[in-house]
Amino acid sequence: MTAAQTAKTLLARLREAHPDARYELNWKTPFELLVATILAAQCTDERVNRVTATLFQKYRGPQAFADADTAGLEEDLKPTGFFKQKTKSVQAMSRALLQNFRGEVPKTIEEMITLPGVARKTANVVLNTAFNLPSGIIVDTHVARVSQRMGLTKKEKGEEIEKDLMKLIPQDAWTFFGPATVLHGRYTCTARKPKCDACPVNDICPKIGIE
DNA sequence: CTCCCGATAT
DNA sequence: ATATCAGGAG
Repeated sequence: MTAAQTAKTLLARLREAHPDARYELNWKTPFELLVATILAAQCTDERVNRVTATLFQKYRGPQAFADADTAGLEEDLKPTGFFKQKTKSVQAMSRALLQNFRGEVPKTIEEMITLPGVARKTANVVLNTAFNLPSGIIVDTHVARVSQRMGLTKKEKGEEIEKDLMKLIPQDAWTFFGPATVLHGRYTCTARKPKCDACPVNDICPKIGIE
């Protein structure tokens, strides 16, 4: 079975298993999603949602984050881990947004990745989810792992994996494929002890790297 | 390549 | 005890 065939079948099975896959981060505006996605690095959505529930009451919009007391914001972000780094990213991103984009989240990936703390993964989450734009394919740790195990890529770097996936998945499916594959990786094709018995693509998976 | 950070699963 | 978790910067 070729990688193209595997990808096509994976996409079809994901549509059955996760028909309305979407990100589990809570947000009301594209800016809120951008902040939440920065906070989601190495942290579960559940914990991010717990923090943002009060965070977005306290700081409304990029100006509030730009003006925020740094030590106070660090305290607010502490439960998400990497809190000093994330505080720096969120404040620098907010200031860049105000200076270069009139405080509005830009709608192209080229503009998005000029923002501090924002690389392709974060940019694709916001563009795919908030604006429904197929700017690329979200490649996080889950998408990377699933793609490697299924033989869709031999690459290690997220950007390289994304290139391979963009050739294998039709563009009109990009915004679905990312979130659906994240769910598949999170709950079925887990990093440790993958649940192959309960996997919807068990029959076509080459299981690369799984003992 | 290392560093940033803490909670949870194994 | 340690690998891993909705990563990105220096």
